[in-house]
Amino acid sequence: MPVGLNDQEIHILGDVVSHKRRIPRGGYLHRTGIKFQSLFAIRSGFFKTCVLEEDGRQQVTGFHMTGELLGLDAISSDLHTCDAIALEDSEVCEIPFAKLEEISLVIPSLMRHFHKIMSREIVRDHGVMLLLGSMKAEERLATFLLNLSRRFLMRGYSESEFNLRMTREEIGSYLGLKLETVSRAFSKLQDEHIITVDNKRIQINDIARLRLKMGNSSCVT
Amino acid sequence: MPVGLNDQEIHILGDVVSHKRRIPRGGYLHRTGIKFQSLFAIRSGFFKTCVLEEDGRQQVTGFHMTGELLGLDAISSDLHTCDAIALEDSEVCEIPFAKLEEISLVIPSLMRHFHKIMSREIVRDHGVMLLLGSMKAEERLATFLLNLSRRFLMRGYSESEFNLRMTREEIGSYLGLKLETVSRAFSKLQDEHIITVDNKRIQINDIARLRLKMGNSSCVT
DNA sequence: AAAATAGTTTGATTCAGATCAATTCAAATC
DNA sequence: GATTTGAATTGATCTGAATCAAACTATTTT
Repeated sequence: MPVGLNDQEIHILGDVVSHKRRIPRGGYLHRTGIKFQSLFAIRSGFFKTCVLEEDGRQQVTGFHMTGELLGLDAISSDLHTCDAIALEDSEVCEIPFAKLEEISLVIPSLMRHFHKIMSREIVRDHGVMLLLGSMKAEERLATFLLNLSRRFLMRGYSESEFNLRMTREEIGSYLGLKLETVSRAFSKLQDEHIITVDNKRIQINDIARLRLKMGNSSCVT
Repeated sequence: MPVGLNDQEIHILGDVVSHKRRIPRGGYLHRTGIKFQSLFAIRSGFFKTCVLEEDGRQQVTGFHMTGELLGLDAISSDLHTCDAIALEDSEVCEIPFAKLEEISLVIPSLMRHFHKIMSREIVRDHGVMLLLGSMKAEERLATFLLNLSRRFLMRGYSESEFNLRMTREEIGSYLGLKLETVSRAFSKLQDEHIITVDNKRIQINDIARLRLKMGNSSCVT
């Protein structure tokens, strides 16, 4: 699910076209409507991306961590179509897109890799569509936690204990739920001893049962 | 919103790498899990793409018409991650992906165009996420109809009168609603004289008011 | 340390959409 | 033309999540 570059690949890119940039917690990496110049590879930190309608409706479209690539949506129109906001102090590596395309022509494997990354983003979005379109609140939260868990694991962190960088409201926006519903779903999972919640700190006690939660809407507990 | 190639571009591709294929109504263009070889440009007809979970849950991830490109999701893993099913007799042009990547290296503008198409797909998906995450039934249907309308218009058909190729259930799956809810939303829009519904035949009588429906959840009719 | 602010939890109530059920309608098939 | 089958509409009821509201906790700011 996550759109990732491995360390080595970040370096390959980094050697050729790099420009480090620090974004403090709460800062914007890019805003909707500004001109697109570069993709951004996250070197450290945590971001959310969100789109907002004219009428003020907001939707978090993703949470992004180390190794992931931001800005893919902006290629189509040369304008950023969403905001990217740091949820903790972060560092990104700027990749001028025109240069990336140039280099792709001489390093076909880079091009191929880039295509895979874009495609993976599409697959990820389809997964979110499935979640938003057909899952219940508790299933959504379980899916969300397991996804985070896996991504932390892949980065060498604990898969069973981590702390959330985002608020209940942001989780709710991403999952198509209100913050109260998110909070209740957390409490319910805790009551069933599947997870332990201490504010932002999450401990997964029974990952197998959490997985069951994800899959079976018909499973009456 | 639609991921499109213009006629000329289809021809450029068609001249170099083409293989026409006919898919009858109800036929599969590709299935989840089969090996990815080619992208498919729709020359005529109408498709739906859908993902399904192990537990049988299904979600329509898109409806696709002439000029659009199918198979982008499969690049990431070399396997198709969704089914593509023809909703009417259709014709596609097969584009072996390996060849497309090769050619991209010598026609940079083709590569650039391809990147824009992939990016547009991501933007489209974000739009659907916004819809699924924050809109009410009626708003979803209005958004859906306006999107279809625009795409028909772009292809030289009437923007105000067209017939749906998909069932209420398929619309519902795409919009995250049950078929009964879709039907009721149609009826409501008809009662308000915004559209006229005769089974699959849709006539938009007041496109401006339909647009209003899309935007304002707070608008009390 | 106190005050202010932002975020979280929990309860009570409401409501949009799901579910269940019964017709109606349309299109294949015989 | 009659029959079967799949799709659509409409009504009645139920329910999961939204909304409203209050209390509580953590984090900044002063």
